Amino acid sequence: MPELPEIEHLKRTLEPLLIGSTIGKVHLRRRDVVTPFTNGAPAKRTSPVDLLAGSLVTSLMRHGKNLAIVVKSNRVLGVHLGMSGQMLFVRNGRRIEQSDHVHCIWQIRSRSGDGRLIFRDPRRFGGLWTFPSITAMKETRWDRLGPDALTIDTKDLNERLKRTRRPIKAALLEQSILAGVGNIYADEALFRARIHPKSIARSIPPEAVRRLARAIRHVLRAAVDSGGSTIRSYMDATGNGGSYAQRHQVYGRADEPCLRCRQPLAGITVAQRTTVFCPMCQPLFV
DNA sequence: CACCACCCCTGGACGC
DNA sequence: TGCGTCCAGGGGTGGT
Repeated sequence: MPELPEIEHLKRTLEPLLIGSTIGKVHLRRRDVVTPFTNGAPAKRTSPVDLLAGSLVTSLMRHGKNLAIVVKSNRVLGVHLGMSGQMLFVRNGRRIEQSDHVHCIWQIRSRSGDGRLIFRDPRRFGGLWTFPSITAMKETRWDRLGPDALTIDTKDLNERLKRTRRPIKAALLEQSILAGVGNIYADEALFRARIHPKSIARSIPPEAVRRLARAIRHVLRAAVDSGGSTIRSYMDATGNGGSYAQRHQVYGRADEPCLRCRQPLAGITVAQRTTVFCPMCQPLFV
C-alpha cells in the first residue's frame, strides 16, 4: 500500500537509473492500464510516443502519491501505484522475478548499463496517464490535489480542515484536502498528535492542528528515511523493501498495548477503513 | 455542495 | 492438501 513515503523513496531510487537515460521500445501488454490525454481531453489510443518511447528522461516529479516521468520534449508519463503497483528496474541479463501482472515494459539505455523498467500491478488499482506537457498533467490531475503532505504547514492544514465536518481521519485520507497520506500514516500521525480519529476536523483546536501538521511531517519524513513501510508487496525500483513498518506505533496493533500508556489500542472503522488508536491518549474533539 | 456507501481487483491468511 | 471465505485499501462514482 504505497503512500507518500513509498513513492518518494521510489522516486529517489529511480532518479539515478533514469535521468539522462534514453527510453527505447515500449511494450504495453495491457492497454487498459493507460489513460491517455491530449491536453485536457481523454484520447482514444495510446501511442508509443505517449509512453515516452525514444525519449531522453530529464526529471522525475512527485505530488502526494503520484509520480511522473518527464522527458526532454516535455511530455510526461504519470504513474500511480494504487494498492499493489510496482515500478522495477531490471538490468539486462537479469530475470524478472515476478513476471505475472506486468502491464508495461520500457527498454532503458543508460550510461550505467541497459535494462528494463517494469510496471507491475496485480490488483490494477494503479495505472499510467500520458500527457503532452507538465502543464497538461497539472491541469487535468495534479491541480485537484491538496498540498503535498511532506511539507504541510499548520496554516495550510488548519485552513483546509476548517472547511469540513468530516472525521479528521476521513479528511486526512481525502487527497483533495492533503496529498499523500493513506491509511497507515493517517493512524500514525493521529496517534503522535494525540487526536482521536473521529474528531470533527473543524472542531480540532489550533494547538492540536499544529501538533498534527508536525506529526504528519515527522512520520512521513521518518518513513522516507527508512525506505518506506513494506506491508505485503511494496518494494522500490531495485526490489528492496522498506523498514518503517517496524516502527509503526498503532497500525496493525489493535488490542496490543499502547506504547505510551500500556492500555490496549482500539480497532474501529472510520471512512470504511481499518483504524487503530489509543482511547486513553487520543482525546475526541467534537 | 458535502458526504457516504459501494465498487474495482487479486493475493494471502485462516478455518475446516 | 485444498477449498471457501474474508480482508486489505486508493480512488472514482453515483446516490442522498
